[in-house]
Amino acid sequence: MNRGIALKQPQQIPHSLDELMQRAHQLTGYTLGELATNLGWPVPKDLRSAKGWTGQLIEACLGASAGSKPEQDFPELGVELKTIPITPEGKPLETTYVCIAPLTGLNGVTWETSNVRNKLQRVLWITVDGRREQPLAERLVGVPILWTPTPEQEATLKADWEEITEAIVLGRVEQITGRHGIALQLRPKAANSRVETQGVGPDGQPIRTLPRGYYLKTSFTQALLHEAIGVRVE
DNA sequence: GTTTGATCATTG
DNA sequence: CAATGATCAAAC
Repeated sequence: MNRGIALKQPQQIPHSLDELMQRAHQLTGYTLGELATNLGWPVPKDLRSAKGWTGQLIEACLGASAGSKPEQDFPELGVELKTIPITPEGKPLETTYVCIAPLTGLNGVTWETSNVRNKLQRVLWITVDGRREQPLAERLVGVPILWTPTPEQEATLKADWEEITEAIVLGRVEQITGRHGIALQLRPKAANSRVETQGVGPDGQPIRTLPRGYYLKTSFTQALLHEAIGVRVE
């Protein structure tokens, strides 16, 4: 796979959705090794100690504002960027992290004003071959998919979010497991299981508890990818 | 410690 | 063998 010079050096922030999508399409068919080399990045042996590497590489290729804090990757375009590891058949290999879950200060927050909805309003999915048996440098970038939840999908997300949020507000955060929710789930999001943050206990009292994050289940991601257009790595 | 980027790896 | 709970690294 060598189609000459195409994407060199970190990109500037795209000024329009068209420009962003054009760049995204230009990545299709390149290997992660080629993209990394073009940027002068080393390729790690595997992702065990570099779990966010692919996402950061794609960010740099598309000109996302790196390391930014709470909002979307392209605030001016209203677009959140997500790389999604899949098999050549289009099956997601991992759940998708959405954002941290607020455990306090939830009074007055609704689905409409939630971080989850804000992040998922418009997502640019970059499919990447994520098979572990495939050497990292040889993994192919696939087609980009710009997605906005259908009314049905949003209703599912909203229902999951409301169920989880209500449990958090009522002090049942430690009883919520990854099994809750159809599309959205709540799971640990921390350096390790000893990390603690502030939460609310059963009697409304402050407690120390494991930080959690919202994740999209693979079944939901797979459905949305296939609805958008039959996904393939190449 | 928190939030970004996620994948790892044990368990059912 | 998928899914849940655990974990890794960087920026701040």
